[in-house]
Amino acid sequence: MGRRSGVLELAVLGLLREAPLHGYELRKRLNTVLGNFHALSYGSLYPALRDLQATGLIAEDAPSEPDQRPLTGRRGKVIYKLTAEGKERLQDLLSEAGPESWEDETFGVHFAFFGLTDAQTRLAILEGRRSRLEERRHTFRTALSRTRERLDSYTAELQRHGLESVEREVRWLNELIATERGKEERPAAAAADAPRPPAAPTVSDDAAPAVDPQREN
Amino acid sequence: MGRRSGVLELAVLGLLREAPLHGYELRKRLNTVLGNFHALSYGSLYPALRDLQATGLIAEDAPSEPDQRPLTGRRGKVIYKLTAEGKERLQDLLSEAGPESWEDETFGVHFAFFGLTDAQTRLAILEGRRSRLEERRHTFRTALSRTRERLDSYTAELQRHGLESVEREVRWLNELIATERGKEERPAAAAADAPRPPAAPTVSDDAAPAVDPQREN
DNA sequence: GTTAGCATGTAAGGAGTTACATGATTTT
DNA sequence: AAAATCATGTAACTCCTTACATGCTAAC
Repeated sequence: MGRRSGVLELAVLGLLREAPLHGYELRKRLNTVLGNFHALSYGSLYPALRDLQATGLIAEDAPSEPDQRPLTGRRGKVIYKLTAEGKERLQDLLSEAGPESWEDETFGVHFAFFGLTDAQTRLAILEGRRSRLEERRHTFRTALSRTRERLDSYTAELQRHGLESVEREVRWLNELIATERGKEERPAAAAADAPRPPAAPTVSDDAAPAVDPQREN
Repeated sequence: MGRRSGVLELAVLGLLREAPLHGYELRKRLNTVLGNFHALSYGSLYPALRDLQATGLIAEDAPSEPDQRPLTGRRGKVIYKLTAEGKERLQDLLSEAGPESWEDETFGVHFAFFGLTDAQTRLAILEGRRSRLEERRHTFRTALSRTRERLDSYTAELQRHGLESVEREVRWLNELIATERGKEERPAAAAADAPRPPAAPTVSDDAAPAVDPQREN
């Protein structure tokens, strides 16, 4: 008990939604398909799977080829599938729109499953992410405006590059948000609609957020 | 003992090199000046400082205003400075050019202290970072080339954006490396030379790296 | 028949966070 | 004199990694 962390749970449930999988394959997808680098290790994944099974959210799938699991000693593939409870839990996780869905470590996973997420939640997460990045942009700008002070040239260059990265990601989010709003207006169209916008208005940008720029203890 | 982690040690020693500081101020600089978001908490910093002091790498600085530290109960600012051993240790850390200096969590800190780092080490770190990113770019490209297969449009968009981010950072590193090489050729010039290049050749790019694309257990 | 890659797992521990607890100083 | 912010510290806990240990299966 207690080995189940937020984002890993969502990622596993989400991937198993598409198809039953065993741990080894699951890990590979976790490290590529999801915006999740940091290469999750087996030492994290397997205990998490055991825990999800213990809670009844996933279960062992009957292997299609019969003799896949030799009776000797319990070795061989263990293929997991979602249970009904697991599907419910997944829906709950997918409709959460809060800091736990738009911070660095989690945003990518939530985004990757937007295909299973309702339009309202998608928008809320994108906007939450954007305002998080706007905070960060503000921190960078503040730091850079003091450049003539204590910053040596390498530190300044690092800040400059960081600021540009954040600005780029904000523009990306602006485009995505515009596309999502577009979908809302004419909700017809096919189910799987490409999120790439034709030409984004590049919203006015700027204005400092009124948030803690130092992320308190 | 054992509360001292790699990158935090470097960051603290590096900042104290510039000027003696107390923990609270140290933390603020850690979260802005360094490319280090993730907002380090006091719960990490203070034990680390205690540990660094126990090892003799930092020491309490005599406060310039005498009565800063009231005798009652040991409260008030504790200003730390580098010891001679701390300076030595810092030099050792700064001349390390290995994975521990170019991974995501550490590269920013090493880069921020390039002003204290010798030219050879700077180049080695920049090149190490670049080849790390080239691996990642390869992973992204591989994942994207299978787009027509299992990737839904949101997952594909996430990969596309991730790939662009990596490509952008590789270009940045190419420019920096070119600048550093330029400095090597004519090693005259002022001590603090701005790292921004005039116009980078944008090296030919591409070619898949021969490295583990899955970062093994 | 042996190497390489697939596959599952456990134990120990590292690196950090949150929540708590306290007190000093500055501002309103 | 209350509130905000500066400042230091501890205990419990979380999440994850490393290193280890085992065995199966395909390819050479």
